Amino acid sequence: MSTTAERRHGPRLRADASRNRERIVAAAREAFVEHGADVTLDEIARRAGVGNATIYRHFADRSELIRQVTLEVMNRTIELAESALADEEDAFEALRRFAYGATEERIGALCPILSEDCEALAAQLAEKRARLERALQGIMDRARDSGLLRPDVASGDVMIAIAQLTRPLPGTTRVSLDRFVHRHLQLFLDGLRAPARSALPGAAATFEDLRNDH
Amino acid sequence: MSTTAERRHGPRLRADASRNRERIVAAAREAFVEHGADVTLDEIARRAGVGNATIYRHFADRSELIRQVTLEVMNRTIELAESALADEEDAFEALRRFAYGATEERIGALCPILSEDCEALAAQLAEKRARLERALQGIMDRARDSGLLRPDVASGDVMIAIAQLTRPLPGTTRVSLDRFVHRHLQLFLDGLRAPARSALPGAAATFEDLRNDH
Amino acid sequence: MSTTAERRHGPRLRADASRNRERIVAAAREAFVEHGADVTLDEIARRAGVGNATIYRHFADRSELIRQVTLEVMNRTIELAESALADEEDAFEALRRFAYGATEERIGALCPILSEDCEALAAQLAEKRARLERALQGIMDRARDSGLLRPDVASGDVMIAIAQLTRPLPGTTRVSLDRFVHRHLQLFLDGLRAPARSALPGAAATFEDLRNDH
Amino acid sequence: MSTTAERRHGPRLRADASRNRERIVAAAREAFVEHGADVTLDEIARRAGVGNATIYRHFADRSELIRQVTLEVMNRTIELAESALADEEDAFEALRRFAYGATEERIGALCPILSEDCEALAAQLAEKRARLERALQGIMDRARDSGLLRPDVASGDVMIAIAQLTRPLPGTTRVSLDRFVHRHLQLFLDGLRAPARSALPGAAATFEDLRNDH
DNA sequence: AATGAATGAGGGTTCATTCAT
DNA sequence: AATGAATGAACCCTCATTCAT
Repeated sequence: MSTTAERRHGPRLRADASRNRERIVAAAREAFVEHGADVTLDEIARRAGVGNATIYRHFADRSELIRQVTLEVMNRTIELAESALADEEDAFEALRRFAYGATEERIGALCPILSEDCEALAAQLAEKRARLERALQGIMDRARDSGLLRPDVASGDVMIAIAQLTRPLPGTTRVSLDRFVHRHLQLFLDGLRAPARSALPGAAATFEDLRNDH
Repeated sequence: MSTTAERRHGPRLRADASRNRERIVAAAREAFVEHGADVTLDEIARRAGVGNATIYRHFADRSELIRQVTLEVMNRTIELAESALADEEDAFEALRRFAYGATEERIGALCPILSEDCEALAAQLAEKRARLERALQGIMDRARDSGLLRPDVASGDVMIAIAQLTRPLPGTTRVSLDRFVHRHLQLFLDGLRAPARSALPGAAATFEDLRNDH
Repeated sequence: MSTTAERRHGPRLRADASRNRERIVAAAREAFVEHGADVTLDEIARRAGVGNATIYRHFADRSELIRQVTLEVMNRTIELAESALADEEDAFEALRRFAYGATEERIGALCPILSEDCEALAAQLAEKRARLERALQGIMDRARDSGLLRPDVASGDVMIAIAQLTRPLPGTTRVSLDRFVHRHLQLFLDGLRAPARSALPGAAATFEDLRNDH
Repeated sequence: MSTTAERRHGPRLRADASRNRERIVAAAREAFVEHGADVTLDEIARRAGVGNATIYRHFADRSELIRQVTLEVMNRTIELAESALADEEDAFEALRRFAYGATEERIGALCPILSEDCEALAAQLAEKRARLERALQGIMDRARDSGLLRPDVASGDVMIAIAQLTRPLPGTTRVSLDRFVHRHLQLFLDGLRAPARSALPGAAATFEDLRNDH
């Protein structure tokens, strides 16, 4: 019967709803990047071309939306890492491609979101995080094995530095660092090259250190 | 004698306004570091142990408070740069000392504040900014002249990277990057060393690029 | 049918926004009259039976609400003047009818609002003001031509005096002048009659003199 | 002994205090006229050249200060009425002089204060009110007896109208009616002349009607 | 399912009043 | 006695969230 009903009215509503959800997530991602982490839901709804209440049909509350945006970015970043690993001959070039690509993904704008203290997020992210870590470690392992990467750095170090160096300035500022981000990533990458030019203080960071429930 | 009494009993009931002002600025600085740039004035007042309206006796409004905190941090950072330049034999070591010291100053938490769109702030900060730039350039010039620093980086590049790499994660997160900041600064510093290991994309950043009125 | 049902049960749960808007304007008008121009929005919201934030859905801010209330009263006053001019045989009687009617419109309570320093208000009011002036001048011209009105007074004189004489006392006072307003208007009207019983000092007031942007 | 003490330190403090009180009242009167009924106590204190807390040494609270300002204005207005009655030959001219003088006293700005719902005020004002009424009635009686004043008006009518016609517009407006006040008072006075040109509606107003405790 | 409208809770700010010197 | 400083209560306004259509 439900099938009949669907046939009568077409599966349009379902498709529309699913499409709405995607549009909201995409709009939220863009809004976070452009307006900072404090964008209002009304602004996100406006960008998505839906009513504000529609957001609540798809997401329980604001942090749930943020969570989903984070997952979305994680997925894209995973794909980025995996394709960099698969495509590039030069392992260090794969690392550079990953870092530069992360800039385009605005991972710096959305990494903050990682820190939302939300246990459910940690749970959902666990798998994504692990997969991303595996991909990035793959890149780094290969580079290290090729003698291109200094051996005293771990995937967490790189992930954190990339995220921080690509973060936009807070507020609705007219100052943008966009022009310089690649420079600073490149300088950091140069510091990662073997042979190491100094002894690093502290212990290498792993993705585990980014979990907020310990 | 009163000093002795004060030492024994503590500064009794002095309730002087100038002390309150200092306490407010200090509380604001800490609050910005811990809770981000959006802390409420109530939270700041609570930390300072004063009523919220007391803040308005000392500062015209929220942005005026932010301005003063920024100036305070600028002053401390200037002193940091100047003493590093004066004290250290090795010019690159001076740079490292400056970078590490900036971590302690929480410059990453307060640099974001630079972006507050406030013309008066820019005006007041102009002199401080120039002085800080001079000091940092002094360090870098010496290091470059000693053949320790790659020649294709400018003071703005270093300032931005230090600020970004030392920023705390947003939100009231339980994740802190404190343990790793020195590592990542060190990696960046290694990337700064001569000889350059790559050609940098884009143009070198100057302090001028950090002004928000253009 | 629905109309019948509505008549029987009253407008059930219509909760339409346009009705809310009207209720807010009406509540604001009454509140201004009773409590003066400084009533809080909370009081207005309470009278309108809505939450305070609802006011902001309909009006950008406080002055926008004031603007709309003023326009509303202007419209009613224009209609008052035009119908007085059209209906009354005796031109001086038309003037009296206008003055007395203005009392009912509480124009004295709301004219003060005219002084809100708001450029947008002046702009929007310009047309209304001109139209009201035309109507009142029409009344006065006819009365003057009939030899009933002294020739040395202008429309601004009459408008100001009516507004002032019908103003309620400020504060939440228990003293009301309502009982006396018509008396004082009548005395003023008697002073307006031809022949003039004295030479008036100063220059005649026009509506132009009531604009706040010069 | 207290006399001795006073002699030792001089009666200066007493004189200063009394002088301060007068300065505060005068400053408050001016501030009310210039800035409206909502002037802050800080502004009044600034004008008086004293600290804000000093106001509280002389007046229990804001309404107590307002009360005293009202009494001050009442006193000046009484003197105005009594001297007009004593000096002028023509009884109607005395009325005109009183009305115009009231403009200079800014009675319109301070009459509002009459309406402060404060029982203590009514008590203190009772005598002043009575005395002012006697003086104004004296003027009006003489004018009526001379056949110059229409017989159907009472002192309250005149008092109210003068107060209303001389009130400044509220808010920090750039529109001032100062230029026109005398005109409108004159028109009202012309309406007061005998013979009456119309029958007045309602009952004549007495000062009793201005009391707020009934 | 989707949405425009409504709202309570909370933030920045002001000011009459009180406190401490 | 006089005052600079401190403050709670209240105002305007915003926004995440809920309601009614």
